[in-house]
Amino acid sequence: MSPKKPGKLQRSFYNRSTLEVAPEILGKYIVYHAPAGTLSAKIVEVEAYIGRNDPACHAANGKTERNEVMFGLPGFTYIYFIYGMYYCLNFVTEPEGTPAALLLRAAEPVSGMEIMRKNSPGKNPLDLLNGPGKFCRSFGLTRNQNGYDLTGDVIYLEDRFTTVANIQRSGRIGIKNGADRLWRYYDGDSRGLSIRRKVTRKRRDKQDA
DNA sequence: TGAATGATGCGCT
DNA sequence: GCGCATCATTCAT
Repeated sequence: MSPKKPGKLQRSFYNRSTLEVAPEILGKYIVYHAPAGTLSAKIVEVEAYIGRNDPACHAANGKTERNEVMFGLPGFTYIYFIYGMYYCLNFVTEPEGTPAALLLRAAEPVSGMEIMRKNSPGKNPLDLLNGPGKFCRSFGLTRNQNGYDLTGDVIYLEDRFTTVANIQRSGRIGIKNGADRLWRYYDGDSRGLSIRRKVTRKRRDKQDA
């Protein structure tokens, strides 16, 4: 029963090892039926945060009111508030009782760009979703959408059989402990990633789009 | 082109 | 109080 029909990802997709889900979530589409209309985007960058042995994971020191959704069933949203002004969206993975999630760091806009621009004035299309804080701002996601069931009808992921040919890994961004783990996965061919340029060498690739 | 920093509020020791 | 899974702006080179 190979589910070769495009459609919403079911709980079984999320109910696996986080590092197994991470490369597969690239190229999937996130759909959000917001009050103002429907937004969608293609996922191009995620990071894994896994359990008690990961010092960078919010669940490393046990369950709290903030992180409790990570301890629950897979396939739910985990949205937290950071730096006094930004929200970050995660997808909960692994079986109930195992706290783990994938942080959505960047995506490419597909539809609903008018709404995104209203939420993030003055941004070019590729600058709307190229960062975890920017993604939530442009999508209009806040703590109000924390703990949503991704198998429901408001926020979900879709498989449209997009192939990601150039999957890359690196250390995670913006953390101190555990930065050596190569748990950031991204589409090396995307122009919508969260970090601009990292090459400290000379720019040889002068040509641009 | 890259490093440093200010904004701004919540969670946890 | 301090640190934080960020971002935009300012400053240095």
